[in-house]
Amino acid sequence: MPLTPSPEIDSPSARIEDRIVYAALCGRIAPGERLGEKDLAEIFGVSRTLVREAMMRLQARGIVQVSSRRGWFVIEPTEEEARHTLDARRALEVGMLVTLGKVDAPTIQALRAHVQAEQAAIEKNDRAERSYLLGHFHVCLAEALGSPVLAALLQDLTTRTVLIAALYQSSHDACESSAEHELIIDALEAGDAPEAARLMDTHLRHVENALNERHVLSRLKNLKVALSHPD
Amino acid sequence: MPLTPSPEIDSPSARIEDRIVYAALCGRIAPGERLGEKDLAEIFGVSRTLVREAMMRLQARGIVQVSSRRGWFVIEPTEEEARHTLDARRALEVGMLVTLGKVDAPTIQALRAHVQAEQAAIEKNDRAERSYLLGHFHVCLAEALGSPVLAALLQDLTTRTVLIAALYQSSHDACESSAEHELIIDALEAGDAPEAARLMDTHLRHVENALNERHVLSRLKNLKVALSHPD
DNA sequence: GACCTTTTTCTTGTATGCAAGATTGTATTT
DNA sequence: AAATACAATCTTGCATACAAGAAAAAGGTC
Repeated sequence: MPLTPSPEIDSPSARIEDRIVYAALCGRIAPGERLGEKDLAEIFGVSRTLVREAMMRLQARGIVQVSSRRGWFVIEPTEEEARHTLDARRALEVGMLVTLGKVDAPTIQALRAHVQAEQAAIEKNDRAERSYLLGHFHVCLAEALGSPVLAALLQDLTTRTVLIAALYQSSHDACESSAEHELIIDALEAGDAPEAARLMDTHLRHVENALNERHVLSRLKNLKVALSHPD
Repeated sequence: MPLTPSPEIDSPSARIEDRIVYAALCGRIAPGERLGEKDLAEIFGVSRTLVREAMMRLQARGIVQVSSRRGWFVIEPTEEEARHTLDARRALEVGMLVTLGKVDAPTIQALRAHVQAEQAAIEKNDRAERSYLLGHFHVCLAEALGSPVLAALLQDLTTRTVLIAALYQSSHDACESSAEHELIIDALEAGDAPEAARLMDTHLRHVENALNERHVLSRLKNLKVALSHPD
């Protein structure tokens, strides 16, 4: 299941970059997780130089951050940052449906196939595949609308959203998400772009609201809670 | 006139990164321009390592690209890529006005001050300042709407737009642009977000249409034209 | 003089070495 | 025993050296 390829995909450091994004998208890398240069260098069989190149790009994409001489870490957004990210996604995705919401029949079919794959992954209870496909749907949608630029931006924003959902233990149901994806496709097929945009707005607000319900579980608070009752 | 700061602004490579973006935004760096690692290292008084770090991030931001063992170059978008970039901006900026188009009075004042600065630069015929301010308005707008995430995305997209305008010798008038910025602020002040969005759509279409009128002046064709009549 | 070959030069690609600082573990002191 | 000072370790930060390849220059051949 290939990602939208990075520039210079054949370059070794681009491979590292892609692998990390993919792992995050699959929920196999948690927010706050440490990504040591040395460890990654060993894993990928290269020197720290190439790992660093990948990290610099991932930093520019807002997926990792560095703490001076302490290490590289997967972002761990605050509640405010999480909200800003989701607001940005809403603006971007609603805007793209409103301004270029026309897709031809074969593309609709491709999107439907994607949603079917989502539901198959849900059925099989394949968490990684499910997480990846649910996020990647939005990238596919941007591509379907003919915008590789938006697709690239959404790749980063959805990755961050997956991390946010992990951090805030979003209760948003996968099944519901997939159903909402399907409704958006229906609206697009009917040629009703404004309705598709409205559905997307609702869809993303659902994710955002899931943040409201369960409270912040930052790394520290999580530890605090875990140790509160020695029992 | 500070840019929206990069993460770890104090890091030397971030400074290089900012300087290059700023220069591009001012029109002092042309599309297709070569950015040699050695040259930059000398200019900034550091080793190639730090220059490379900056380039990796700029690559991820879609502002430079590398040609294997040939060099780093400022992007030189094709007409299709230019259109995709402007489409993305339209989606993003229309979306942001529609979904979060509320600003308070002091913020309106700050935006008006920005437009005044634009007009002062136009008056003084200060091309660099004018180019920078006209582009940066959109970043400020995103910030005014309370979205640092969108502001960061727009920083990159506007930089690319400036490069596109340079490449295609966009005839879009600076004066007209600034006037359109003012109209958008008016609509926001009146609390009419949909109207602001409509005006933004028109504004960006104007830029895009300027691409239509004058034909592509790619580096090669430009040379061809320049050499056509030996006289 | 034009064309092909070879060599030189110049560019990025990658690994490595060492420096600087943060953290953790240990000993020392009170 | 608790607190503090010290040392060892582990991390990134940055520069440098060399390898690999592309482009340009030089040389040779017809």
